[in-house]
Amino acid sequence: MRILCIEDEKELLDYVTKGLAECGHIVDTAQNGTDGLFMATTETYDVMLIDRMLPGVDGLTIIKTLRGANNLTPILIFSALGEVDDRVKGLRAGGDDYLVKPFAFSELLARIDALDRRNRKSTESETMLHAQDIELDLLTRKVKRNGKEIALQATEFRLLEYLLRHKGQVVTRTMLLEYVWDYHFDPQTNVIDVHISRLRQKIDKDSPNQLIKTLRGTGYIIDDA
Amino acid sequence: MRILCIEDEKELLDYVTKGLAECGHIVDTAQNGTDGLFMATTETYDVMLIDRMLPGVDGLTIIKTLRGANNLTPILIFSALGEVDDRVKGLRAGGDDYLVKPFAFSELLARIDALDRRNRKSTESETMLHAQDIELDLLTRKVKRNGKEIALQATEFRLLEYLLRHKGQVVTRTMLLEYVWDYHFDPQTNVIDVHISRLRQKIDKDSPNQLIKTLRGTGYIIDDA
DNA sequence: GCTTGTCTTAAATGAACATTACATTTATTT
DNA sequence: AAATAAATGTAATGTTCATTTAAGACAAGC
Repeated sequence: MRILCIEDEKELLDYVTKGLAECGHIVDTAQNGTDGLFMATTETYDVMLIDRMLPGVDGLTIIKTLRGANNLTPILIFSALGEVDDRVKGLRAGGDDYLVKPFAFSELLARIDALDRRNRKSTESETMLHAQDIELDLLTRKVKRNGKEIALQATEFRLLEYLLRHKGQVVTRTMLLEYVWDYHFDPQTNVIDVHISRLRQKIDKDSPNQLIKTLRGTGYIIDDA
Repeated sequence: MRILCIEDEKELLDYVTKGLAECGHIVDTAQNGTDGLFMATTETYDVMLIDRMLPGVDGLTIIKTLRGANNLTPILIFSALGEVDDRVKGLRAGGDDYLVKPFAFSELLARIDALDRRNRKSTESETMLHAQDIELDLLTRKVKRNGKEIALQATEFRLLEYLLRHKGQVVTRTMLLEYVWDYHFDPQTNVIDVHISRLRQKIDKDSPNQLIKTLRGTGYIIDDA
């Protein structure tokens, strides 16, 4: 996860940076509001940690500026003041959460994770489908397995989309005919088999575990993960 | 069961938390609306207990926000005001039940159980069949005994499904031929026996009590539980 | 102990699925 | 508008594996 931390107290900044780095995150830092705002606008981060009181540009101003520029990166505010009024101001300005100094590192970590989780949910919501190591983007209509992009035909895409939307559930041949082909009768051909085969060749070819499983006599399934 | 309790009166909060924990539930707590809402949106719970009046964000606002975000976790509202009008407001906002303070702990427990039961039913509705320690999911077509998954063939699955749908009743050979095989005559073979045998081997093998009982000369039965 | 009904095992059958090549439809280019 | 290319559907062929059959072992009831 890419994290930006804007904090003027050198000691606290080092403590947080070191801890987050140990957890495998990439941390950029700034010790004043001016530098911080510059970095926040020029780079992209998964989460930003911003102190309320800062030399140069104030924390709240940074947040307002970013939100004004339509930057929706989750922001966690560090606040020395535990007063309710102050928290509210921070949240009003566009912060997503606050943490009162001093705080336990474990709590910081938990809140960062929570923010990121919430963010992923809301930004990816409905546009991304995934299972195991495959992901399908409904907006760009791109499919990736293990980070590697795979080109699919329209029908193959619809087929995979339907299977992913029902991951963990058995998808019968009738369901596929109804929703992928819009056939409301049995075409008496092997359309499904052919397209499943083609999809598999593109998707499962160079992969150790096969994604689409056959349940003989029942249908197909993509196991949830 | 995972429960979130949002209540500002420390004494009451501790009382409830302790009691629920003793009943084996995992309880998260928040003493103000802001923290509560944050926890409610970032974590998943089986039931939430929310006070009507709260510092920070009001109880009703929390409920409306959650429902607006399509969070359907059952919510029980604590209300200091016993007036009908107030109860109605709470339920209108999306609460599932209310409890007037002060209340007996046993009543709280009963209502929590009821909410959870109602919720499970509506989410699991009609897709699950069970008897004793076995469960069969019609959607995922997965069968578990004692929590352990068992892979079944299509016919075995249909056979078990039919037996479960008629648990506590005797299922005759003719019934099985009609509804599992769609044979409307006697095939003069031992198809049923073979499949019952195979099903038993998969299901009853490593289990102390056998699920499918033979009623000699009559048929089979799965005892209700 | 014999009869009858049920259980188990193994081999044969056949339906369901996979794959490839080919035909038809649809879209794109000149 | 014709020619070409691409995508989808159809058909033929090959393969796999679940279901069935059948035969022998077993157990229950008379």
